[in-house]
Amino acid sequence: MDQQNEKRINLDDQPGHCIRRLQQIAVAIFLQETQAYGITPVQYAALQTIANSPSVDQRTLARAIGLDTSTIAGVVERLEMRGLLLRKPSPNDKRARQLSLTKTGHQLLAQALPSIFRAQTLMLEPLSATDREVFTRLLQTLVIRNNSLSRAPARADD
Amino acid sequence: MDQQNEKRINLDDQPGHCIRRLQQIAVAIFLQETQAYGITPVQYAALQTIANSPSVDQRTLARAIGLDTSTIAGVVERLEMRGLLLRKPSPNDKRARQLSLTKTGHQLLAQALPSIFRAQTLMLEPLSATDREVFTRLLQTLVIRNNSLSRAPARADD
DNA sequence: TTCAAATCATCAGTACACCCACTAAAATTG
DNA sequence: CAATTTTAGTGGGTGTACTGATGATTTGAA
Repeated sequence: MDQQNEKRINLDDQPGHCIRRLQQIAVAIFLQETQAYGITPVQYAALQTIANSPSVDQRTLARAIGLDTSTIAGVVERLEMRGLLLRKPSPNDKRARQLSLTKTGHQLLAQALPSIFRAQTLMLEPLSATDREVFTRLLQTLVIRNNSLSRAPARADD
Repeated sequence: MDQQNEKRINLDDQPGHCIRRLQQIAVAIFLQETQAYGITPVQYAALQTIANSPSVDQRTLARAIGLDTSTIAGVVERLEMRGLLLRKPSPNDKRARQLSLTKTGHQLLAQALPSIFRAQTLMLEPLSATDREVFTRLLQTLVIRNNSLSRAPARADD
């Protein structure tokens, strides 16, 4: 009765829905390419960030990859349990923990990198070379300009 | 010692990382705009799909929005508990449950739609009108062409 | 300098999002 | 038409990702 009052809206035309789908696809490709190493996209982001700036604390790490501190706690805990990173108390600040990669962590990151780069390439494969550049540029613009609207805005190592 | 062997890789240059960040942002904007209605992007996708094709079963719904059947179970359960949808046994197939929106469900969807459309607009706001169209087109291309690589590929109402 | 505010981290609660294993029912095949 | 296979749904386990509350420490301002 009220059925025909509703316009038939196609989800595939809504950017929000497409972004969610693309994220699912990106994760699937990442996991497929890196399955030999058993890491997730977020775990990789954490490992890479710690490799870039050893002795970071969890809060700074969280901000660098755009996560809140509750989420990073779990990520770090799993990586620590696997022996990929160390969490030692900061000498300056008794609240903070300094994060650094173990030898195993460094090795795993180095070994996984080619697969990770291959995953990045695969995600954009359906586009032409020009379109890949355009898409990447627009994607970065959206992330940077919308960053403050995120619930856990990313921040530089402040 | 092996520190300098590692190139300092910037996550922000990797599409996978940017896609994850954009998804976080898209969710944040959606929740912010629709907070009066208390629905999530996935819940909206479910409600809209059921409105479009009443009496769908859970599996078809899951495929339509690109989710696993385990995931849709939780989504549907929460919507049912809130009285937004009905789950009644199919007369043809004793395994399946037919989903349909309640009156409240129809009303909530109708009321929330303006906020949802506003959220979609806000996500792309940083781009020029031309860039918005380009981005949307490339986004759809990536989702469609990569669909099979997804762990829960979307399918038409087959 | 003491006391309030900000900061680092954790925990409980909610919601996706997947996999695998399982039950029950339906469809297919020999 | 009986045996196999496929399909619909659930439940357990893992991993993001958020909010809001709490505890411990540090910092800053009266």
